[in-house]
Order: sequence, then structure tokens, then C-alpha cells
Amino acid sequence: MSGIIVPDLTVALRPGGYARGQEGFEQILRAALSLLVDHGASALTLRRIAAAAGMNLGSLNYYFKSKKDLIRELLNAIISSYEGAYHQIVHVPGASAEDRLESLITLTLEDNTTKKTTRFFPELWAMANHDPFIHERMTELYDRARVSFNELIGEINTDLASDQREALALFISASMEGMIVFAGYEKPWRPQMPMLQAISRKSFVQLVRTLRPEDMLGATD
Amino acid sequence: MSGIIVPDLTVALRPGGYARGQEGFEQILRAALSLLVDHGASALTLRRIAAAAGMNLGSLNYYFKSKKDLIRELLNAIISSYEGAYHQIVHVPGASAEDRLESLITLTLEDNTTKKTTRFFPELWAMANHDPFIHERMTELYDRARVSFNELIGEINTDLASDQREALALFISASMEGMIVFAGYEKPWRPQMPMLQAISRKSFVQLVRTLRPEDMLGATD
Amino acid sequence: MSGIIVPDLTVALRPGGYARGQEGFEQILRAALSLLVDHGASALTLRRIAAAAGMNLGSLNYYFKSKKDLIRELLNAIISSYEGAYHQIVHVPGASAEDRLESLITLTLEDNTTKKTTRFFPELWAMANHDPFIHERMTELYDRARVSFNELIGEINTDLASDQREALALFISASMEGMIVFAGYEKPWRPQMPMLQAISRKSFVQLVRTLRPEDMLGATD
Amino acid sequence: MSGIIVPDLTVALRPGGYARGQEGFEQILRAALSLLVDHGASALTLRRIAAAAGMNLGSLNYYFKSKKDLIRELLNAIISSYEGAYHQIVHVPGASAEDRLESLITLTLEDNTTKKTTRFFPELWAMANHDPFIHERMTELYDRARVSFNELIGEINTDLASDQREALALFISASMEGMIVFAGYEKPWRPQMPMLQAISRKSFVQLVRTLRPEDMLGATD
DNA sequence: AATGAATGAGCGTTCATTCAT
DNA sequence: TATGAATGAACGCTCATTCAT
Repeated sequence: MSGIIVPDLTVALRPGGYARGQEGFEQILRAALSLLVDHGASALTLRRIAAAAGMNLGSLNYYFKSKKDLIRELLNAIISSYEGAYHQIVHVPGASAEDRLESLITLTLEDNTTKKTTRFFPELWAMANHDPFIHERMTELYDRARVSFNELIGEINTDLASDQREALALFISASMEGMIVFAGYEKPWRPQMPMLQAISRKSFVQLVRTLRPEDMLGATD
Repeated sequence: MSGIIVPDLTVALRPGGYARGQEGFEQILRAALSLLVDHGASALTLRRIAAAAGMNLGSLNYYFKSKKDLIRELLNAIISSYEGAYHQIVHVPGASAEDRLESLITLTLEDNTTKKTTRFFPELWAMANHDPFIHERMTELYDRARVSFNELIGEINTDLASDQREALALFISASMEGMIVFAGYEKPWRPQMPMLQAISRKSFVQLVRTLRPEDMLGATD
Repeated sequence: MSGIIVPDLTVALRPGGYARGQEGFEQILRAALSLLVDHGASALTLRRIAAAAGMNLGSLNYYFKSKKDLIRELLNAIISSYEGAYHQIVHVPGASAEDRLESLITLTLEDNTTKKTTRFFPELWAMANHDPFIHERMTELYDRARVSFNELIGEINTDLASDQREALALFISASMEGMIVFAGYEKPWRPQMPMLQAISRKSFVQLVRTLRPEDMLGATD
Repeated sequence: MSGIIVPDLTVALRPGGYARGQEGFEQILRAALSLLVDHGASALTLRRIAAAAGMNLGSLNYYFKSKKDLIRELLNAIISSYEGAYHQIVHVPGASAEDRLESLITLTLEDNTTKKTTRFFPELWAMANHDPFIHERMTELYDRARVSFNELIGEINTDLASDQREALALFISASMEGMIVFAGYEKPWRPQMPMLQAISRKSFVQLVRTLRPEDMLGATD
């Protein structure tokens, strides 16, 4: 995940419509995301959010009845903003499955170098370790993101069982997430990202193509 | 990094001081690490650390003149605790380079499933995004951890240039770090870790063996 | 300064805000002044101010975003409270300049025996020695207070140059300030204050009347 | 007072001899005075004193059993250091009483421009307002300082009763103390100090010479 | 729809003090 | 003599929250 150029937060905001005013709502979430990305989770205080949103502290309570509420809505909005962009990429007509896999790898790693992705996801991972709700939403997000990989793997290698295919998709997805930490925005290996992309494409495509079901058997903990 | 079973968190002796003082020092760092692992960076408050260390709040100041100081010492202690374990593993006498590579991969992924590693590293990554000092220490830590991979890659594949070898080592290291988030301690894919290990060994060894220098050329951003 | 009976400490209305807010604002400043007068600068802690104002500690932050801010506002309020009273005294119609000078001297020394003046000004002098902002406000306060003396001196003795007139005003003003320490509220020489007033009137009037420009020449450091 | 060039603190230190080591004792008091002069009473903390004295915090307790003790000893030392210097000045052989009075005025005002005097005395005045012990020591100090003035006044003007002479001495002394605040070290009127000295000499000598007993009668509060 | 006002808890830090060594 | 170790209270400040307006 985090591998798709992400539209504005507003796109996916409030699918239904809340009881509260729309513009203030979005303003607050945008301010919160901005703080999270720029200064980390410790900067996510209601005061700073209110200030960044050009609002009074008391007014936040009007839109969100608690801070936990605000953060949940923020995560929902961000996660929703990532969804929907996946299928577009995979279903490019006329391209071979391997081409589409390479394309998906490239796009994901590209997105990993953006400031938002580099900064947001480590915060998400850390939060997920100590908050069951966040963990659940994160899992959901990545589950969705892997659907595309699953489909492509199934097309390229028809011998793998579904759980093997899914493990392979997870391996590929996790590998790319790991690169955020080292080659993301303003990271030391950022200049080598093109080389890392080349390695990734080569490695993952070869892996998907050549992996045999029996390679994954006999694995015990 | 995060791939080696780590000894207890001990600290270089400070010059002078009674035996009691050294105890307090380590007690505090142990308490801090424990809090970080169990409840995240937001739980790293001096009051909670003092309580966990069975101490008065004011006493912390005697050992660490500021919170930043304490955290620096904590990181130093953790990082130091990971060092030293590296070379032992790589320099297993008599084993082939590929065997040793597989062994290193396995050990790293094993360690990624421990509570400490699963919980500590995401916090580290998030902190590193907003604290230059932490970023620097983290980079240093991983640089050291990759030395072993670099050596093994050089033995297995003699055609790669040094920057290519290093990029490959980073790719492998980053991939495994990424799996912490999905298959670490209490994570949904934890039961599939053996399968992921098998995929990892297969994929990384094959990659190291087969990657050609020209595979990494022509890579543009 | 410190020579005029001072009205209650009131504060310029802040724009907006409920009636309640203005009250809290003044309540805090009154409490702070009271503490300063009764227990000195070391008692000027936010907790004690809050308690004296019948407020929660956190509420102070609502009115003053820092302690420095509170102290600045306090000084501004006190200084403002002293202004306005000056011209009334000097411009008593029909009285001779010498009578008005004597009256100003008497009023100043009277005020110097009040608890507020006796306690506040030494604190101000001490603070001004180590805080540039306070020093500036103090200088401003005394500059304003000397205007009246300057005018009267100019009327009584037309031979003095302006810088000589100003130095003479400062001499008189400083002399009276010095008496705060010895003959102020609850001070050992308080009972002799009438005698000191008589000496002051006699001395200062004679000095203003008889001082020649050449008396102040030839003075070298 | 504060009008005599003051010898080193050490001169008057420990007339008897304490149970504790001499050098550490003096070192601490010197450090404390230095802090008081440079940063005010709020900087007089045991930690800072210990640091400035090149000592351990715990060691202060060895020399002074409490902070109050330390401050009392500090004031005693400073006050003692001012004593003894007075008579030397007054008893210059062969000079007329008026000359000696002028000389005493000049010396006092000179000393008022030193950093130590400008900084120390306002702190003393403020402390004296809220600490009976300090008030008592301060009163004692100034009582001693006025003895010289009293003697000179008695020589110049033989008509005054003793209480009148003493009130006059206090008036002169207080006037000069007041100038510390305005024309002391780094104060705005410091450059005009020569002019203020000229005014002072002229005014005080004339006052002492011409003041009649009946000028001070009829003064009621 | 939004704000002004206030609260109580907790933050990192510094304080004077104590006491065994 | 002097220090290392520790305590408990208080410091200025910021926190999430509440609620009348």
C-alpha cells in the first residue's frame, strides 16, 4: 500500500454526510494530517490542530466529541483516500500481467518517496502497535491494497495455492513498505531509489514467475 | 538490524560512582525500554519511567539531566546491545556463503517476531522522521547491520560493483524490516512467518546469485 | 514616581470577550500585585496567583500565555494606574509654582508611606536590574513622573538649561524614592516622616530657587 | 551607606572562625555574591551556588545547614565588609568639616556607580521588605553608615538637636541611596552622575549649614 | 455554528533537603 | 571533608475536556 499517488483528502471525506458543517470538518482533518506529517504524532494536540485549522480550541469539540474520535476520522479519511485508486492501475487494458505488475511496483515505490507517505505510514505502524482500532484499520487498508497483487500473481503463476499466492503478495508488499524507512522522502537512500526499483522489479517478477508450490512447503516455525 | 537476538540491555560503566548508582542508571533504561515496547513513545514520560523504575521523579534528573538525554542514552544502549552479535553469525566457520546468508535471513526474521523488535522498531522509524538525532543513530544502526549482508553478497556474487552490492544489501534488509509490520509479534501474518521465511530465503539467495550488474543500470528516477 | 495616591488597578478593556473574562483578567492582576506587595517577587508564582485569584492554575494560561506576559501586563497596569494623576496635582489653579512644588513633594512622600508603594518599588528596582523589559518600563514610568517636576522647576528658576533642569528633577525624585527604604510603611523612620517632609520641602525648594547654572559646571567624572 | 569603596569579601569574613574549612566557606559566599549581583535573588539557588563555587550540591550542606543560613552568612559578610571603612574617610586630618562632608558625599556616590553596589542594594531593600532578619541587618548597616554624617553635621551646625541631626543625616543618606536606581551601574543617568554629584554637594552642604531647628518643627503627619 | 471561559491532570524541570558513604 | 544518591514538593506550562453563551 501507500503505493499509489494519493488524491486530496477531501475526495474520500465523508461519504455519507455528517451532522456537522462540511468545510470546518475537512479543514480540521487537513490541519491534523499536516501536523502529523510535518511534526509527528506527538504534535497532534487539539490546540495545535485548532490553530492550524484557524479555529478556536473549543470549536473542535463541536466537530469531534473527543480526540480519539478525531484521530479515527482522520485515519478513516486517509485510508479511504487511498482506496479506489488501486483497480485503475491494475486494469490497464492490453498490457501483460507482468507489465502491470512491474508498473504497480514502480508506482508503489514512487509513492513511497512522497513526503506524505514517508511520514504517515511509520506513524501508522507505531500507532497500530498500541491501539487495536488503528491496527484493524491498518490491516484493512493493506488487505485492500494487496488484492491487485494477488490478481496479478494468479495470472502469472497459476500453480500456486491461494494461501501461497497471498503470502507471496504479502512478501512483495511488505518488502516495499520496508523501503519507506530507508529510501523515502529525505532518507539517505532516496537517491538510490531508481536502483532499488530496478532490483525490486527484477526480483519480484522473477520470484512470482519461478516460485514453485513446494518451495514454500516444509517451512516450520 | 533488528535481526539478531539481543542480549540484556546493559550499559557501559560510568567513571566513578558507587555501585548503587550504576544500578539506578540501568534500571531507568530498562524501565524506559519496557514502557516504549509495551505502550509506545507517548508513554515515555518521566513520571511513568520513574514509577516503572521504582524511583522518585526527581531522581531521574540525577541520572539524566534532561529527557532528551535519557532517550539518547536509551538508544545508545539498545544500539550497542545489537552490536557484537553480527560478526558471530556471519563468521560461522566451514559454512558456505549461501548457507550463511540463509542463516542470517532466518535469524533476522526470527528476531522480527519478538515483542521487543516488533514494538521497538516502528517507534524508532516514526521518531526518526521528526528527530535528526534519532535519525542519525538509526542510520548508524542499520549501516552496521548491513555489513554482514554486504560481505556475504560479495562472496556469492563477485560481479557486482560496490554500490550495487550495497543497494542489494539494503533491498534485502529493508524487505525484512517491512515484514515486522505484518508478521511480527501478535501480527495477523505471524502464523505465516515460516512461509515468509521460505520465500525470503529463496528470493534473496536467488537474487544475490543471479543479479547482473546491467540489471541495475538504466534505472532513472 | 510612586508619589501619587494611586487608584484601583484597572485595566484597559480587551476587545471582545464576555463580561466574565474581563473580571478574571483584573482579578488575576490584583492577586498578583497583592502577592508581590505582601510576599515579594519570590511569591509571584502562577500557583499562588491562581489561588489568590480564586482560580485554577490552568486558567491563568487562558488569560496570559506565559508568566512573562502576566508580569508585563501587571507592570503596564500599575504604571497606567499612576498616570493621569500627575497633571491634576501640578495644575492646581491659582497656586504659585513654589506652592505646587511643595505640594507635589508632600504628596509624593505621603504616598511613599503606603504599603503598596513601600513594597512595590523596591521589588521593581531589583527586578529592573536583571530584566531589560522591566528596566525599560520602570524608566518610562519615572520619566513620566518627572515631567511635573520639570515644569515646576522651569517656572521657578528660569536660568537653568534644560539638561540642568532635568538633572535637578532627577535629583529631587531620586532623593524621595530613597526615603521609601527608610521611612516607608513599617520602616524605622516612618514616625519621623513629617520631619523628613519638612526637610525635603525646605531643601528642594531652596535648591530649585538658588541653584545657578555654574554650580553644575566643572563637574567631571 | 554603600558609599564606600568596598574591600574584598574575604577581609571581613569569619571574624571568629567556624567549625568548617575556611577556603570552601569563602568560595561559596563569593560564588553566591557573584550570582546575586549578576543574576538577582532568583538565581541564588543552592545548585547554582554550588556550580559557581566548583562544588557538589551535597557539599553545601556541609558548610551551611540550610539555605537561609547561607544567605544570612552572606549578608553578614557583605555588611561586615562595608564596616570599618567609614571612619577612615571622615577622620582625614586637617580638612574642614565641610570638606570632609563633601568628600564623603562624593565617595558615596562614586561607590553607587559600581556594579556590586548598584546590584546588591536594591536586592537587599527588596529582601528586607519580606524578611525581618534581613531588615534588621540592613537597618544596622545603615545606622553605622550614618554615624559619620552625624558627626560632620554636628560639627557644621551646632544648633540642631540630636534627633534633628539624625533626621538630617538620614535625609542625606536616603537621597544618595535613591540615586543608585537611576544613576548607578549601567543606568540611564549614569553619564550625568558628575552633575548629580555637584548638585548633591551643593544641596547637602547648604542644607546642613542653613537648616534651623524651627524649620523642622510644626511638621505633623 | 462557533466561541469564551474554566477545569484538573499531567508534562519536563528545578528546588531545598537528607543521609549513607 | 566532601560526595553520590535519592526524595518530595513546587515550578511554568500544556493537555484534553466541559459547558454556558
